[in-house]
Amino acid sequence: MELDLNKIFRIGLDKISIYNFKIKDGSQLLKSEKTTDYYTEESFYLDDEMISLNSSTRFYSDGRTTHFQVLIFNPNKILHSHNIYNADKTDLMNSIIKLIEILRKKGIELDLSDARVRSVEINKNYDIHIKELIEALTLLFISFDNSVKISNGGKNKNFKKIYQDNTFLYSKKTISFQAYCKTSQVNDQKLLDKMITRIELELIGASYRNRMSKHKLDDKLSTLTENYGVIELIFKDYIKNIVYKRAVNYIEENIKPTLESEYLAYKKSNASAAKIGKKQRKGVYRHLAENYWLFDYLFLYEIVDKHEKKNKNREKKTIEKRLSNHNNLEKLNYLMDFIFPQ
DNA sequence: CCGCGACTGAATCATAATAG
DNA sequence: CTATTATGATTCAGTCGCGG
Repeated sequence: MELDLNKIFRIGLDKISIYNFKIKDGSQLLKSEKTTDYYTEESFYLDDEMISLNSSTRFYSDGRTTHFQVLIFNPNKILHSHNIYNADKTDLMNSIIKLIEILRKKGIELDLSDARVRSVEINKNYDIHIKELIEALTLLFISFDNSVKISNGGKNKNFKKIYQDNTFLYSKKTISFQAYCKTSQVNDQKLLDKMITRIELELIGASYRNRMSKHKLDDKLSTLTENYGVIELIFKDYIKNIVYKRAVNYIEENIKPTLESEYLAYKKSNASAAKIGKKQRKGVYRHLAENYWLFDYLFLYEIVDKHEKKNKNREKKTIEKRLSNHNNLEKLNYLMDFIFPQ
């Protein structure tokens, strides 16, 4: 089967979880009971590959009872049995219709008319190997304190496998932002023959409600289907005003000033060495590239423009020849292109 | 206009540093 | 070790502003 590229590369939904639904007939659900010192919990649930359904009630020893329910599904898995695609509005609505049918066939009647959304995963895929984006992605994640990690996704993998599993992750209770190699996550290697990188934003509970309320919308499932475009707006807004802003700030506050001051320090030490007849050290650009985060060779152009008097053009040529492979601004722009339309 | 100093940047030279 | 490259320093021609 050929994959539909449009469905892969558009912004859309992946996993969604829902609560506040009614189970009109749950007689076919599995049942489990758990007792602790404080409560007895009675759960009705469904064990299904594509749909996770759970409705639980806790009876506390002091007489209180609490209810918890969640329905988690992936529109794309329901429709296409894989989640390489990102769901648009039609996909979401069709998957809900199909989900209700699937449950009905299993003897479970679900009423979603008052359902509310607990969390959504919004994705954007890129037709590029994650290794090409390592520096640009590192920049996007670096200012989220302590939240950058490279996951090897389990033990005993060969190097190639670990490498493919490179994952950038920022995760808090109500929000998770990550980038990873989608291809290595897909089980059927024949299905997806490209190396796809995915950027994913998951909004959970309060974050979802807050983001929706900025657009004067509530968390009802029907609100989402009726205002589906908000998904893309929220995603773009988060990337632009939080992720990208932090990245630019890191460049301006950290990367550029470091390069400039180290450049000047190197030149200064050379000048004083010359005065007392000692050897001068050559290779500023090499020194900078080896000891500091260069990120992009264009930053060196700025320094040369500012500080080099005599040999500006020659120095730029040298930089271009030696270091223009450090072109991460280009890659950052490629990643951000969808929020800054031409 | 002319001539002078200040300034630029390209060409050239000299040497540190690296490649082979 | 030699050849090549990188880069500080010097030289030099062109340009600008300005007083005369």
